[in-house]
Amino acid sequence: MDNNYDSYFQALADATRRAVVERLVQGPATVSELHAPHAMALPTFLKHLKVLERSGLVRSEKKGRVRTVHIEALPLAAAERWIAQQRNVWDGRLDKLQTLAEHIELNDPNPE
Amino acid sequence: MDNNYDSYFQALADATRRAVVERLVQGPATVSELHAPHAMALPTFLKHLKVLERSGLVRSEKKGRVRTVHIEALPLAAAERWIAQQRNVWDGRLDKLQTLAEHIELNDPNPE
DNA sequence: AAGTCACTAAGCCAAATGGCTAATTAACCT
DNA sequence: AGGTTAATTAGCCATTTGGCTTAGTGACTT
Repeated sequence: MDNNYDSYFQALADATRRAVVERLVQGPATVSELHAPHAMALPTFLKHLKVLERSGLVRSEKKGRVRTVHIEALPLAAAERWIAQQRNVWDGRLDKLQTLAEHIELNDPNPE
Repeated sequence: MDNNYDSYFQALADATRRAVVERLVQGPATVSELHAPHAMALPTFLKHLKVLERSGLVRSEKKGRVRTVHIEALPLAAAERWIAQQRNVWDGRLDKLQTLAEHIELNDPNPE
């Protein structure tokens, strides 16, 4: 199943890294471009990129002295699916409670 | 906007805590019940519960000596929506590329 | 060949995380 | 009242995290 949910959610648990993802879904960008909007030292920012890349949410290739980063869609989808799955179960449970409530109403419209 | 994405994703970035969420979407449970499947000391486990509760993904009330925990659906939905939003932008971008490619084909079916 | 540019490496630091044990509190049972 | 049960508090510890600076490395520009 290749489930590294730990690293996916870990990677998303930081505003800087989410901002990078938000930028990258619009298309690839270089390290400098990604760094520009963030008021932190480049090495610090690079650590964030490494976290993203180790998680698999992002990939990069270096050409000359420039490294270009792009998003990886599948892991993002996997993370989303995990949550969707939970909400699904939750909603299913609500439906059952609803059905149960209706049955009670039908069989005994005025309890006590 | 009350956006604590940091704490939502942070809370989900641990297998123990995700297991708790998976359990709780099926309905509320007590601390002991939640702890049972996990081979770790209770105080350690309680820390995980506190992380979940501080994040807002989970709530609990104590009655007598028993604390009952239940899931909170909205934060979970918010986290899901953030990811969905990113994938949405990403997909939109793919569509544009697709459209672009079709245009090129129409105007110049056989380049080179 | 020298200079600039885009990263990368190494190492320091404080705070947070995830584990433990031992001791306490508070409620319920007999 | 005494014992058991459910949870909590406090404190220790190793590792990870997220920030910094300083010092490279290697590629392009002039």
